[in-house]
Amino acid sequence: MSQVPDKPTVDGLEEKWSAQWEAQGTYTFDRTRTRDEVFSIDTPPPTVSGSLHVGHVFSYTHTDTIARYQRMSGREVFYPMGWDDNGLPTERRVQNYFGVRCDPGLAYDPDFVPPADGGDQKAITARGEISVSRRNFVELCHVLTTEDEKAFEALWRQLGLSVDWSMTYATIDEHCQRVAQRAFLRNLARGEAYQVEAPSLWDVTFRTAVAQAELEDREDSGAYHQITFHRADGDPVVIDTTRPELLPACVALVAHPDDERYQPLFGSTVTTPLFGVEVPIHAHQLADPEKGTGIAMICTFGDTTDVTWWRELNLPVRAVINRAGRFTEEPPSGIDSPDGRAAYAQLAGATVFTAKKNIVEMLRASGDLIGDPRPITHAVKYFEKGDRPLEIVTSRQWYIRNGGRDADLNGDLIGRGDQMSWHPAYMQSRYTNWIEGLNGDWLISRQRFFGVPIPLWYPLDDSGEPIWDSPISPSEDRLPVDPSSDTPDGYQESQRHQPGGFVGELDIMDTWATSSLTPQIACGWEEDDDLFARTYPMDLRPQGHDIIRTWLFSTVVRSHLEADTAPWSNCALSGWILDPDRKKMSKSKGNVVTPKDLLDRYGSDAVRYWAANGRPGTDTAFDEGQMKIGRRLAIKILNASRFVRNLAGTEAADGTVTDPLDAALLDRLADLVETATTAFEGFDYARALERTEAFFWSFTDNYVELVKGRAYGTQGDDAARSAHVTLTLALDTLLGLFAPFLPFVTEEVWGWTNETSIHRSRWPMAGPLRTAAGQADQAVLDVADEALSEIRRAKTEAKVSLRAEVERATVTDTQERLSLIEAIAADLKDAGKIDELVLEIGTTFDVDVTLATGS
RNA sequence: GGGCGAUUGGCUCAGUUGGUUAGAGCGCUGCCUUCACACGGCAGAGGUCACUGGUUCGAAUCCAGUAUCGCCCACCA
Repeated sequence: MSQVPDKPTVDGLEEKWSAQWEAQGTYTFDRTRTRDEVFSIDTPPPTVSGSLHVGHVFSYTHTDTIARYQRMSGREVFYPMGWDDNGLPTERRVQNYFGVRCDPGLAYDPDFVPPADGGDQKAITARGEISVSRRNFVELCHVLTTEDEKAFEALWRQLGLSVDWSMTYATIDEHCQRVAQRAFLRNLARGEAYQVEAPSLWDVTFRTAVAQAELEDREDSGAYHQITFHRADGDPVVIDTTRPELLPACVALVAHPDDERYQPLFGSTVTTPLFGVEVPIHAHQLADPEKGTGIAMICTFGDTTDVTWWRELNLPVRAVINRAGRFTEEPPSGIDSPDGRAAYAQLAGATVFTAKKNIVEMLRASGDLIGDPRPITHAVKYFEKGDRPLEIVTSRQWYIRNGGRDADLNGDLIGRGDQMSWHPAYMQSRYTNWIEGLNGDWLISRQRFFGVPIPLWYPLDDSGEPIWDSPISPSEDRLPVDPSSDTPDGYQESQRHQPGGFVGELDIMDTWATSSLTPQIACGWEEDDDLFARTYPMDLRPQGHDIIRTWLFSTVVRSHLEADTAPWSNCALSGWILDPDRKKMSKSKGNVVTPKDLLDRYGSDAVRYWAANGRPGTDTAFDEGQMKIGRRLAIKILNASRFVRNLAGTEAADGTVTDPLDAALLDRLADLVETATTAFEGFDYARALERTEAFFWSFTDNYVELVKGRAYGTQGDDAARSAHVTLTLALDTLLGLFAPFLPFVTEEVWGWTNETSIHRSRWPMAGPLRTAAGQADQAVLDVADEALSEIRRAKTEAKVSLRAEVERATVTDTQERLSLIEAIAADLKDAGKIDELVLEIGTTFDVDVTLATGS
């Protein structure tokens, strides 16, 4: 406890109190509390391969206000923090920074030393890339991300997040890998994870399969090419395509069954131009008579519709594009003629771009291209992190069932949405819509090198071919394993790659396959049963609305499959930070302001104030003006508190309220407490702040001004005491209500008169305030405010100081309201410096002010 | 094309079961060196609540439609 300072300041409070909180363990989770006493939060782990930006500050502040409210409400808050260092962003960063490449075929080198020239691009270019094993690569990741994590933690501490910093995890650490692998093995054992060889969307840059949830459409320029196929009798059949280069992959033509133009052709065949391959003409309802010429060529594979046709019409595969996005060296089956093979030779090894150019030239020369290509722009599927259009490649991939191919599971998962409260509620429709629109299971295998390995091996038959259908699982106590360096039970390492031996699965899991398990990771699933029982299912998942289809949904899938429960009872979706010009703020646009700078400039409370003004789920403009206001509020709290504490002393709290104005204030304050509590229970922190702030300004501007004189003793000791009690109760209450938003300044003020933290104090309750207020009539506050305002206006219009003496003020009003004025007449006279206050019965409210001469 | 939001003074936004002259802050104007606060205070001007119809005694609020903007999804021959 410290003295009330003469000249309080908001500067330096962050350092002072974050150190204090750390030292006193203010936010340490007490794991002896029972589940119903705990409020557990599934914090989003920020990606550590970037830097934090104001959007993070925004949404993490929202969660922190909830956490602080819950803590003050008596719940023990389980509020861990994770770091996401799994996935492509980190992989690329580690590669570039250290000049290394992950080669899962290499054995772990325990003596490996991180390259000393990390970060020195010139030196790295000179020496060339070093290949390292997966485990060594992960270690390098930790080297690099540890520094970032420290910086992140420092920023979060400066912002005042009430996280228990003894509980952190990183998504590539051993614990997370173990959880991810264990969950996968359980999915496998229950038949929820399966592998299949099938066409799937493929990114040729990253050379990996990608999942539906990671797609995005981009507008691309393309061109329609009208191409002639030939019937046996020589008649042409003309198709339109934007991908003429896939002509050698053509396996059929297709038109709508009702399309009279093509009905005569169904069942017949045509030959492809250039390649002379005979292909059938089929009918299928997905063919659109309105598109192009109404008849399309089916290729393996140009788009997902091709895959559907291929599957449903039982067509052969003539794949031409390999995993690197180039045309295969050998022509696909069916191209047997010398001319066809010669034509294909023009494409072999080419990129899609070159192949398209070549084939157009050839078609033009053969006369099979009608007219010129007609340029269009159309939407093309991309991997959200990629920069080349996705291709479709046939490969063996692992999936987890997510309701994309199973109506019952689909319905169950939609139903899980009803078991959670959504904030705001309308966000649930995005969840439901996404599940309804799924068109396949969750593809979790990635042909990348950095990440959590799929924990399986495959036996090799006598000829050395993997027996894919009989994967070898490790026992759970061995996890995490890296099948490329660990040996399966029952085998010797020398049997790797040997006939009759084994081979390790090379694929890793999708990063969401790990982050979908954050509740299991944070709560200690299968590793700390005691903690798990006290924290899971969790109470709150806060996250951005843009990742409902990925993080939110996949987490529900895992909890549904593993625990037959929803992972949380609430999810709160935060909005975006927008530029002043209403565009989403992004780093690429170079308009991101660093959070550290803002925190240093305005103070953490001020930045939090700005953030907390953003309604749940609502996009909010980045507005430094709001931070200035937040700073002003913090300073006002400091000064008003100092004034009240000095005026009212500290021994007043147990006194009695006798004055009607005091009673009215406390009664209205009780209303505020109820409003703020209700708002917080509904996760509407912004409303709680808005109402509290409005009350506070009225409190300082009107109430404090009105009772100032009485508190100084102008109306006697008893009257003064009532004011002291009320001022103290009101201030303590307001500090409590502000504490979730402005943790630093409220703690500072609290510390003047308390030994323990305000953040472990009890959230204000309406009951005691009502008791103290007794029989209160809030209307006296209103008439007092109005009358005081009129007197101020008179002085302002007369261009005199508000301290100017008033010789006589005549208040005209109804009898009823005049009796209220009568009750607070002495306070009004004090506050307005009124010598004589006259009350006159009338019909409308009016105040006539006669200023004292000479003032 | 489907779904979900949004549209309130120059700017950023409140407005929770429909109820007297629509609120706040910023900005703007004026005043006050006020003994908690000049990193301040007091007051003022400023709005056909996107548009059109409907329900109602009464609509920013409910219903229908229109427009504009945003997000999600679908479409990709």
